[in-house]
Amino acid sequence: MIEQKLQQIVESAIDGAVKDGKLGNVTERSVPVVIERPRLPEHGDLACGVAMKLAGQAKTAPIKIAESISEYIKSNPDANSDAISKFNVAPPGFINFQLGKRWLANSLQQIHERGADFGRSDVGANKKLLIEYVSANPTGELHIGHGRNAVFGSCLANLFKFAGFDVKQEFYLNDTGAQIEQLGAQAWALYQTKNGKATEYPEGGYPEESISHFVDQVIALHKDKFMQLNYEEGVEQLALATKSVILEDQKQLLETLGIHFDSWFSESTLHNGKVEEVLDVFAKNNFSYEAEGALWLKSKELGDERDRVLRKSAGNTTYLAADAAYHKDKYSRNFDGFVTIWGADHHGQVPGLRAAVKALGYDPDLMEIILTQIVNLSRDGKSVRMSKRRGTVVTLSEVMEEVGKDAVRYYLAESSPQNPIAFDLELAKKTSRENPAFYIQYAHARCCAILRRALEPYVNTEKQTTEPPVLSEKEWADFQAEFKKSADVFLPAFDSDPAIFADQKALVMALQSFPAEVRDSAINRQPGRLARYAFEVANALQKFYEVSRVITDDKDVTKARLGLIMATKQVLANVLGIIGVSAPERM
RNA sequence: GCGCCCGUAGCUCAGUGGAUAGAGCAUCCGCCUUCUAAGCGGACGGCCGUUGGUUCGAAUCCAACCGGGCGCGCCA
Repeated sequence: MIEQKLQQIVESAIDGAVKDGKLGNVTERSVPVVIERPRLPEHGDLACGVAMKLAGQAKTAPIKIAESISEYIKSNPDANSDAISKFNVAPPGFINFQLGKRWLANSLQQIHERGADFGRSDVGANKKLLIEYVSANPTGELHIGHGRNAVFGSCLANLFKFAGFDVKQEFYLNDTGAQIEQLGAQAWALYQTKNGKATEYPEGGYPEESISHFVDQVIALHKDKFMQLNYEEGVEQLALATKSVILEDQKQLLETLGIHFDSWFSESTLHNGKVEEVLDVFAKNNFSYEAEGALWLKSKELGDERDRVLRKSAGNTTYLAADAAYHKDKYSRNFDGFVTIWGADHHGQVPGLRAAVKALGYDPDLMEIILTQIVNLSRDGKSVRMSKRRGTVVTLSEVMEEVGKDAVRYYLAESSPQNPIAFDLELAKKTSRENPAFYIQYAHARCCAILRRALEPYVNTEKQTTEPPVLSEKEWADFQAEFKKSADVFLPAFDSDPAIFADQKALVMALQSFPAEVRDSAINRQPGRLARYAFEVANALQKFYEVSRVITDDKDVTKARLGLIMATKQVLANVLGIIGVSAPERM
């Protein structure tokens, strides 16, 4: 918000200078004005490098341009010393600004006004988006890689909602086909063995230990009622029963992670004609052909590196054919865009699917596929590959049990999807600054503690007395009514000592940039930015806390700073809400 | 061999064309009579994989190469 205001001031200064012919050959504001935060404090709170960008066109030295622009900024009443306490031109042509208290106070007022909605953006323009993610096979437990996909998708969905998109979340269920038959055959063998009829476990497919406990659940539910079935029926029934137990297990785990899908799309519903339907469309559009006994998609014509099989010579259709049918369904559902999140090991399928969508006559650019890289688990720096319980891969539920939902969400949300994650189990459990997830929550709890201290009766354990609140309910209510009228009441929050003011300013600057962070994160599909942003806010609060007492003898200062603490608490709660990490009142 | 992703401090990572490349951890040194020290401050630490190019300016864009991961099925 502050950046925007400053941007407008610089823009109108440039326009003024251009109009008066002060910028040489420049006849219009041809480059965007970008306000940035300099790294070095001596470069001011905010800076603008637009003069360098105009230099080429103006055929004038950047520093001269910056000076001309400065003259016009000076004459702008909005840029008074209350708002911008100081600004100067620095080589090679930067304009550096020092902020006063005015805009900071305005920002605090705005945060209070918008409350839980502070940071919400309308970049989404209410566009309808379908996000499909996790989409794991119902043939075993979710592992940590699914966890990453799940957390990323969930954060992205929360972020998109906050950024003004109309979002639906869907899980595509591969609940039919070869892998389900495999599951059925293996579960049938285990089922018989567990019911007293020793049966050899079929080779290949899923390791026994990965489905054994699910078969136990099937037995708990159905007892031995499938025992009299023949092989075909047994496999079929056990496949159904086992996959439903597994699906339920996955659903529950996802719920514990704070993930809730609007819809579960079952692949098996596509095999009653929908798949054949897309094959017809391909044929009609002349994008398929028969060869070597199989039916092929002419995907090479459509940008893929090779053609792909739709129906095998054995007669059954491929995964791609079903996926094409699934996407035909998606496109028929009147969305403005589709986001799909896959594990990076599936990236080979992307061109095939895009080609299929194109062959169906849809615009593949409405579909965005985001790939998530692998998660490398470690413990005190040593790599952890095998599950303690299952022996194969580390399951998501094990990690959840060990480190808890909040740490799992934070660490899986924090990095960019295209980077592999190094997830240290010991670090995630630590309750200290080393663990950012904890540190951010601690900052929120600290805000709550300060507010409690000021607004609730205080039990002094040493003197064994109960002291009345520092501020009465009425005083606090009056203050909240006051700041709706004028942001001036926040001005006493700021100290005149420049060193102390610097930390106060830094906190407000961090808070007020939340809407811009939300917008940028949404545009770039990077919810992880917000996780890091949350850390910045927490850090700024801690620094503020060290130098600025909130509860003092001066009521105006106390009220203003309590307002600042409330604003901080609100921003932390809002950003944690997007990441899906809880914001505790006390720790 | 081809395609995608990645290479930044000892470790984990930010940095989507701007000033002297930043955080956290680790190591070392300071700071509690006060709202949560579960904290804060300081020091140490870098040929941004390499080489070219684009331009006023490159960790950032382009090309080639080197190193690592993944994928290249009538599997899903």
